[in-house]
Amino acid sequence: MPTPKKKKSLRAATLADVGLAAGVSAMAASTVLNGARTSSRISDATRERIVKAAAKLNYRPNAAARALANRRMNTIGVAVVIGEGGVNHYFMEVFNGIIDAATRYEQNTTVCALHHWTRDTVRLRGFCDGRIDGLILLAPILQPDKALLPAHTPFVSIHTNSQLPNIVNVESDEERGAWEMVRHLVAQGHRRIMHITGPVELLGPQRRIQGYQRALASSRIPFDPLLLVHGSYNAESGRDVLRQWIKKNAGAPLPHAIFCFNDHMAIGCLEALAEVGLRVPEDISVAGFDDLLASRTTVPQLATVQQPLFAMGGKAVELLLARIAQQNGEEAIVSDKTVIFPTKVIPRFSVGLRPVIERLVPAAR
Amino acid sequence: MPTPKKKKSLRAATLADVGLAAGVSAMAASTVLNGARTSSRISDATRERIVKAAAKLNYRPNAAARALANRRMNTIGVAVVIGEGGVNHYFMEVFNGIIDAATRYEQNTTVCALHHWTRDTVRLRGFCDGRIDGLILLAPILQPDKALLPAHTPFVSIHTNSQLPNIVNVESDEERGAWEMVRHLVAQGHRRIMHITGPVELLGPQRRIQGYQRALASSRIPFDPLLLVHGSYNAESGRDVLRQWIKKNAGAPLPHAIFCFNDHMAIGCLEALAEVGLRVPEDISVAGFDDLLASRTTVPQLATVQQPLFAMGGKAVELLLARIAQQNGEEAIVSDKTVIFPTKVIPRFSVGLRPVIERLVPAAR
DNA sequence: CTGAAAGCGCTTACAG
DNA sequence: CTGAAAGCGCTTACAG
Repeated sequence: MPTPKKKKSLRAATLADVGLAAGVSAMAASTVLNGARTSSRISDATRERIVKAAAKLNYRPNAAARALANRRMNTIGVAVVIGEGGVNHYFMEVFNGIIDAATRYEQNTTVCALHHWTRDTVRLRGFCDGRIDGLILLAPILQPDKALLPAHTPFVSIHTNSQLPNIVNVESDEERGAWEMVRHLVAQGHRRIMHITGPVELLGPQRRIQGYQRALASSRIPFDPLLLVHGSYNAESGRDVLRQWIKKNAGAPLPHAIFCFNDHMAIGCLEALAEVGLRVPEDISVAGFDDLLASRTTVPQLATVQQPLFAMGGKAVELLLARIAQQNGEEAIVSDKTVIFPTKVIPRFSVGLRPVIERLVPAAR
Repeated sequence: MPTPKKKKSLRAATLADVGLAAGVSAMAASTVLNGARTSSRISDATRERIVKAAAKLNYRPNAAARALANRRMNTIGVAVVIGEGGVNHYFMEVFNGIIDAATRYEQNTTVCALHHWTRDTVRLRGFCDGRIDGLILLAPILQPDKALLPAHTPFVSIHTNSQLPNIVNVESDEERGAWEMVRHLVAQGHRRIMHITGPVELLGPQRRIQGYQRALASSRIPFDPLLLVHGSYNAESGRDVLRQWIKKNAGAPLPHAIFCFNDHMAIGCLEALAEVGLRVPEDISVAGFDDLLASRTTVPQLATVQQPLFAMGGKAVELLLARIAQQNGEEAIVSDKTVIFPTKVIPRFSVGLRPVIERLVPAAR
C-alpha cells in the first residue's frame, strides 16, 4: 500500500504547484510557461524563478486541460480503412507525409482505423468528439446524400472516390499518368498493349482506363476490348487474372506489353509470366502504377507511374489546418478546390524495346 | 459576421444541453449516456427521454473533458524513429498489430515520430503530458543511466536494444530464427554460407550472427571470417556490399548461399546477383529475415525467417494496458518480464538445392 | 436513490 | 500591469 506521500509524487506537477513553489499565482506561471497573454510583462527575476520551479518540478502542461480550455487538441485524425491484417504500402507512404508535416506544425497525428467506409460511420463519428481538431480521409467512399462526418468537423480527403462539391480533395493526375506510361510503351515500339484494370466502380481505375484509351487513340492504335482485362487490386489478382487470360488465349499473338492498374498487380503478372517461361522484358514488357517500394525490389525492377504520395500527405495536413483555423474564426487562406499533383513515369528494366520477333501466347505448363 | 444564433449551432451539444432538452440534470444525462455510476437507476421513461434528446442533439461526449475528469485519455502513443522520407515496412507491420489491438480495447493510437532516440528526448517527453496514457517504444535505444521518459509514464518496448532491468520488452527469438535458417540451408546441401549482417552495435544483428555461428558449429562447418560481411540495414546496402564483395573476390569459389540480416538487404543481393548474371536459386541461394510483404513480391520469392510482428504489436498493447491499469491502482496482472515470440523459417523459391557444379565468383560486368 | 457541488488543470475575460 | 474568478465539459464524492 503506497503511503500518501508516495501517492502525491505520482501526480504530475500542475501550474498551481509551480506557482506555489515560485511564490506566484498559477496564472503568472501560465503566462510565463505556456505563453498565454504574451503582452503582459513579468519581471525577469520572477520569470526566472517560475522557470526554475517548473524545471525542478518537471512541469509539463496537461494536454487534456489545455484542450478543454482552448477547444483545440492540436491533433489531427487520419481515417483509413484497414484490411484483414492489412499492410497497405500506399497508406504507409501517405501516412509518412502526414506525420512529417503534422510534426512540423506541432500537431499530433492519430489514426482512426475503420474496416468499411459506409458501415463504420458510427465509429468514425465517435472520433469527432473533441479528441481531434479535424480529419484527413484517406481514399474515402463518400456518398452524395449522407454526410460521413458530423457537421462542423473540418476535413480534407485524399483520393476520394466521389467528386462531391465543396470538399477539398488531394489527388494526382492519374489519367495523365496512365496516358504518359502508355505513350512511353508506344515509344519503345509496343503496339499490342494490355491493360489490367482494378475495381472499375472506383474513380482511380476509371481514370487510368481513360488515360490508356486516350494514349492508344493518340497513337492511332485501335482499342482492342480483348486487351482490357478486369482484376481487383492485389498481387494475387494480377497473377490469377493473367494466368487465366493466358490459358484462354494460347496461340494468340502475345501482347507486347502489359500496363497494370498498380504495382502489386504488375508484380503478380511477373509471377504469372515466369510460370510460363516468358522473360521480362525480352519477351514482354510490364509496367505498374504507384511507385511503391515493392516496385524497386522485383527482378527486373518495375517501370511504373509515380504519385508523390509523401508530398500529398503533407499537403493534406496544410489544407486541413487552414480549414481548422477558418472554423475557429482565424483568418486563413482556405482552398475549396481539389489539389491535383502531377504524376511521373519512372522507366525501369521491366519495360524494354518491342521484341523483334513476334511471339504467341504459350500454352500453360 | 455570423449571428449569435448561428454561432451557437457551431458548438457541439453538451450534457447540460441534453439535460435541458430532457428536463433532467446534466448528471442524470451523464449517468445514462456515458455509463457513469451504473448502479443507480433511472426510470425507463426518463432514460428514454434522455437518449432521445441526445440523439436529436447529436450529442457525443467531449474527449478532452472526459480525459481531464478521468485522468485517462484512452490513447496510447507509439514512439518510433522515422528516417528521411522513411518508409519502414517493419514499423508498418508492427503498427498494424498495435492499431488492431488498440481498436479492440477501444483505445486510440497516436504516433510520436522522432528522428533520433537520444537527441529527441525532449520531444518525446513532450508527448507525456496527459495526451497519452502510456507509450510503446518501437526498437528504442535505451541508456542504462538516463531515463528516456518522465517517471510514472507507463511504457512497453518492442525489440529494445538494451537489456535494462524492470522493463517489459516484446521481442522474438532471433538467435534461434537465424540458427534454424542456417540449418535449413545446410539441409539443402549448402556449406559455404555467407552472412551479411546489419549494424553490429545493435542487439538484433548480434543475435543473428550468434545463431549463424552456432548453426555452422552444430553442422561442423568451420566459420570463415571472409563470409561474414558487414552492411547496414537497407536494400541499397545489401546490394552495394555484395557488389563490392564480388568485385574483390572474383575467381574465388562462389558461396552456395547468402543469409542476410533482413529482407531488404536480401532484396539488394538479388539485384547485385542479377547484375552479374547469377541466377537465384540455380546458381546461388538467398535468404532474408523478417518476412515483410516485400519478401513475397520478389521474383523469385524470398525465403525468410518470420517474426510475428502483427501479433507482437498486439501483445505490446495488452502489456501496456495492464501497466496503465496497475498505475491507476486497478488490479491487473502485470508482467515485468520480456516476452519472447517464436520465429519460423518460411521456405520459398530463393533457396534451392546446392548446385551440382561448383561455381566461381564471376568478374563484374 | 437522487441532485447540487466541487474538482480535473488549464486559459481568458474582467475587475482592481 | 496584475490577481481573483469564471468557465471549458465531464465525473465522482457528498450531502439530502
